[in-house]
Amino acid sequence: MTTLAGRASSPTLDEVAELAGVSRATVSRVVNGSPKVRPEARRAVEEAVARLRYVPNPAARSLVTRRTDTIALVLSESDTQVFSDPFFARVVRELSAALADTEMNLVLLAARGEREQEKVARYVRQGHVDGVILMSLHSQDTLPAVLAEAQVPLVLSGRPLDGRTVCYVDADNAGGAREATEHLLAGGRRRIATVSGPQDMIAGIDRHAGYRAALEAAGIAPDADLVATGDFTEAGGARAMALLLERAPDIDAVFVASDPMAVGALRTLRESGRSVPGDVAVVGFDDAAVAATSDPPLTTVAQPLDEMTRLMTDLLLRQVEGDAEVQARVCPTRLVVRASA
Amino acid sequence: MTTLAGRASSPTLDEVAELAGVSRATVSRVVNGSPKVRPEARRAVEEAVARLRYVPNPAARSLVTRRTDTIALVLSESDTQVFSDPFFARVVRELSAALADTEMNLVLLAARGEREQEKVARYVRQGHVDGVILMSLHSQDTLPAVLAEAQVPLVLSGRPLDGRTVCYVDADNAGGAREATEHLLAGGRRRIATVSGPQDMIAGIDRHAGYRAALEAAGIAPDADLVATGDFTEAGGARAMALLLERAPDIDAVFVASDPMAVGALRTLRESGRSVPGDVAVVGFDDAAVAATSDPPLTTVAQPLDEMTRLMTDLLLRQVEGDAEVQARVCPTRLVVRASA
DNA sequence: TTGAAAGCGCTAACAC
DNA sequence: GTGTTAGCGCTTTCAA
Repeated sequence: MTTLAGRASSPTLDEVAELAGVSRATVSRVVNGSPKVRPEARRAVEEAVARLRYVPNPAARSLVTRRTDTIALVLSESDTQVFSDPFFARVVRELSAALADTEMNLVLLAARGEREQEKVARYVRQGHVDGVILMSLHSQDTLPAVLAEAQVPLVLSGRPLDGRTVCYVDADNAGGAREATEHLLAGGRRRIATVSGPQDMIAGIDRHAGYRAALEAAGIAPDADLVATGDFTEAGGARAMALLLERAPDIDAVFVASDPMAVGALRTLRESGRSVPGDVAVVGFDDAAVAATSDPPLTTVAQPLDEMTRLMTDLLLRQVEGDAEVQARVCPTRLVVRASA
Repeated sequence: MTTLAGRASSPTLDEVAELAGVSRATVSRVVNGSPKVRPEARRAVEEAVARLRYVPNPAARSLVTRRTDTIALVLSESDTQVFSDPFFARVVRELSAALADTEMNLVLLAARGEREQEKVARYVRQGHVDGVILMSLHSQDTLPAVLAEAQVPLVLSGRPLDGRTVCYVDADNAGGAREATEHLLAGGRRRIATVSGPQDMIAGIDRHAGYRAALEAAGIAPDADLVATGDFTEAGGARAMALLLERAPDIDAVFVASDPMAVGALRTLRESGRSVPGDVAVVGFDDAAVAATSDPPLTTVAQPLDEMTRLMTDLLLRQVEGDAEVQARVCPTRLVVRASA
């Protein structure tokens, strides 16, 4: 009588309960995996659920539980085409993997430009998700502050540029870059150029700092001719490398500050017919595209991206569970030397 | 008394109502922009909302409205690294833009592999979103069928491979490819090679069909040596082009079936030192990376991606509004010749 | 134009 | 182990 034929009005707990001959509460227990249900009752409920194709209504559920079982990965950028960066593809993959056998769902929110960032902020503040992993790319981004102030469980991917005390996970980019550069120095090189990353992104800044620190420790004065900056993309790396070859023909070795830039830089090197006596050293997330390149000898220092994403989800879920202690902890991660030419 | 100090328990409609000295219903009307509210009352409510930093609880709201004001873009892939394809970046951008001044939110759901696809299917079936735009990439994908059967408002990006009668939006890939090839034929070319796309993806299939149709219409017999298949990536395009140059040194002109492949193919061409007498013609989404290339002469045939995404959102929102008529409509879109060398 | 009241579908005490 | 009951915060008739 009450069924609107045709309409896809999905069945409720009560209907399942009636069909199974038990109460709403028992159905709820079965659906939520409570152990305190008699096997027979459980079976009856399960059968009714299957027959009715019952699916719990998440709105009703989260109205009372105050949870959504969903976290968001927010990609906040001002305008650039960062979405097609292979690094993000990897992060998404690793995050999905980390949540695979959890009840947690992952949604991606793209926030490019001010309007979209506001929309995303509203979405999050409304409580659509239990927590946020935020990749904020440039220093001018306001989303980290907005979300932090909104008291949403939050983990930043990458150290915040403004020293804010929020939870974050980052690789030891400076240490890794230094390590890579030291490797080149150990090979006897002195004219070590660098394809650096953008200096308004923390990874770019830190990696460049590591490069400089290694040189300084070796008593080598910085030389502006040996520094070219790319935007972390393949094309940017190619352009930067071309610039370096033109400006400083006596380059000894090269330190490149990201995988895609390395792909571009190595290609420029090959195409130019030139070569450098030493290796090319790369710090990045260990993209297959770089690992596949073997033409010029290559040293890579890789972020443990799987560990990092696992750490991020751990920290976020702990906050979601109400563990406020974790709120202000910082969680650096060491880089790992992967291969050496 | 009832306020848990410390806890960020957000204010409710009742609290706003009390502070504003009106009833819950009036607050609701103001929040939802109903015109039937006296200006004074409205002002009082707005002030209270601001003071309390009130944000409506979406769970409570959608429990009664049966809407979530959110749609999902689902990226369904078996395993490949499609997430870093610049094409998706563009689609996401255009979709966000299309929804920018709507109340609708957009979330991205990554479904790679069977387990994630099931998780996404459950998420959608539970009613977390009002509708889905689905990019299903390969023919084996089961998600289109699952979601279609779940009665969720659905628009497919790209014609379904199995002729299912679901709503979709696609470009006229066959027509565009044919047009591009005919352009090469009109230039007097007869040995026209092709860097084709994967033959388990509808865009790959259709574009290849268009190429073949053009040749056939010109009375040219197909030659397997002139066909190399890539995976729609830059690297794949480069490899395919190398293969073509090796197998058929007498190539006249080349038709490439996607932008990233064109970037790769053109690079291979340049690096090889070889050139083809005619142009390279590309059909794709008009990536800036291709448009920027001017070394070998280039003809591009582009999908109107902004129109297509707008059409997708229109069709989806119409379904969400309950316009069932649209359910089975198919919505082809013509390709547009952009430039000619 | 406004308020009172009924529920949306679910979970979680609490009593049995 | 199971059922009863009381809300979660909101929208929406229906009267006033």
